[in-house]
Amino acid sequence: MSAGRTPAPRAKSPDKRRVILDAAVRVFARQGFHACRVSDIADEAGVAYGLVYHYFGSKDEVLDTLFLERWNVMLALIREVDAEAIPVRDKLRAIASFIIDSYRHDPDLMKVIIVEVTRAANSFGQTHIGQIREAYELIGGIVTEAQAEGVFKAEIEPRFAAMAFYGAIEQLLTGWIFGLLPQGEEQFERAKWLVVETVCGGLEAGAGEQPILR
Amino acid sequence: MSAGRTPAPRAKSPDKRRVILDAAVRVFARQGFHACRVSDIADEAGVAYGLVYHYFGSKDEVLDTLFLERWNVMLALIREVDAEAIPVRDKLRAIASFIIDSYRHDPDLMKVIIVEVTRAANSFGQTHIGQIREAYELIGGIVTEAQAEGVFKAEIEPRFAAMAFYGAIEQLLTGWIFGLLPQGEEQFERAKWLVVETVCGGLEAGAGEQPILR
DNA sequence: CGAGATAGATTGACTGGTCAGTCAATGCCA
DNA sequence: TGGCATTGACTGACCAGTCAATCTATCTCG
Repeated sequence: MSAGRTPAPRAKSPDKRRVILDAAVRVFARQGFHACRVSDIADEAGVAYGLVYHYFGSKDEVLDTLFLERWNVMLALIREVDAEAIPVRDKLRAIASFIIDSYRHDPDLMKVIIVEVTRAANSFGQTHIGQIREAYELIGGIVTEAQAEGVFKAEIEPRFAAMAFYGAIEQLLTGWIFGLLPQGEEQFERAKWLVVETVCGGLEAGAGEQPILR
Repeated sequence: MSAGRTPAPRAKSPDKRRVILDAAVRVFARQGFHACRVSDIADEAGVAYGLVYHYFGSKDEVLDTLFLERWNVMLALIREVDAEAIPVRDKLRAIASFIIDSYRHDPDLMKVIIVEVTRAANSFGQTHIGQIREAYELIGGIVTEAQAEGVFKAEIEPRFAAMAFYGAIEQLLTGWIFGLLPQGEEQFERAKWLVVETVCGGLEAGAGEQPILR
């Protein structure tokens, strides 16, 4: 629960707390939270075992910190996007882009967040259920709005649509994480396009191509 | 137990093995695989600790068995559906229905399969990657086929579409598992419809309503 | 029919190893 | 010199898996 100590600009070596967090990402991604030992994190970070406990109250707290750090950035992004006066498609594209870019930028961190938190119904998922729900609700809100404007079909429950949208994205990341889908700059861009296109326009070939632009 | 004498009392005992597996589903769903003890399974099943090891080589093997039992049924269903000469939408609907009905029939088992295997990139997911991939590939095949027939847009990579489709379904189950979405007969039926409608037809309101019957 | 034999089913105490978390000692900078 | 940073050996708890003993249902054969 520590509000996080203010990182005093100790002239010394780089912020050890940060070093530990970054090392933890690598270790958690490589071995999984349960399968790794706190000593693995310390070794990876090049610090003594005890230092991990100087900065964090427990092994759990390390993961909690990693998750919240990133998830809050995403929530802020979604809120920001939501507030803009742009077409729904663009909003959803922005969200999909953010998540996919997050993976592109730091696949290990996203792997950890998804595998150990977002989908861990019995451990951290339960702990952070509030934050997770928040994201779904924000997306659901975007869908609701689009329905009110007549851009999206009214008969689809927004919460369900939000889950389907988010689930599709997470599953793409999962495909990359599991090595089931090819990765690469081009693939990531295609994926952004695909997920928005599929969810918004559907897989079916229109009788005529979409007259609706954007 | 029920009847004392059974028609063909094979040297095998009543189904203690089954009793253990069913108990394990409940325990894994309630506490999670890592957080539960083998003794919890034995207690839940009402048998001695050692009996679990009489029927299974390890704690892992219990989960492996549960996963494979169910996953193979699903793979068989998908193959069967794939072989039928029906519209793609019906094929996808059949698959979505099967998965959702599986959850409706035994939510604990589906929770365990999804949370502990299908999404566990560092443990069981890796072990069963072959089986998991098989499902995605079969679905991808259905998409490819539909594209060849001109029913689905050709520009969407089938494997990506398959992941998005499957991911959407799994996320709905996740929503139920986490208690984020309302459950109930009606909800399950709506979900089946929604996921197929969304993925096939998209969220956008068509210029004209779907000529394709649902 | 029944004593003894056989084999699988069942029991639960016990062991060996693992690890998260503690803490007293030491290092380092202002 | 005071105080935070850092170290790493140590401990207490926990638990998967083992195993020798016991139980139970058949089967064998006199």
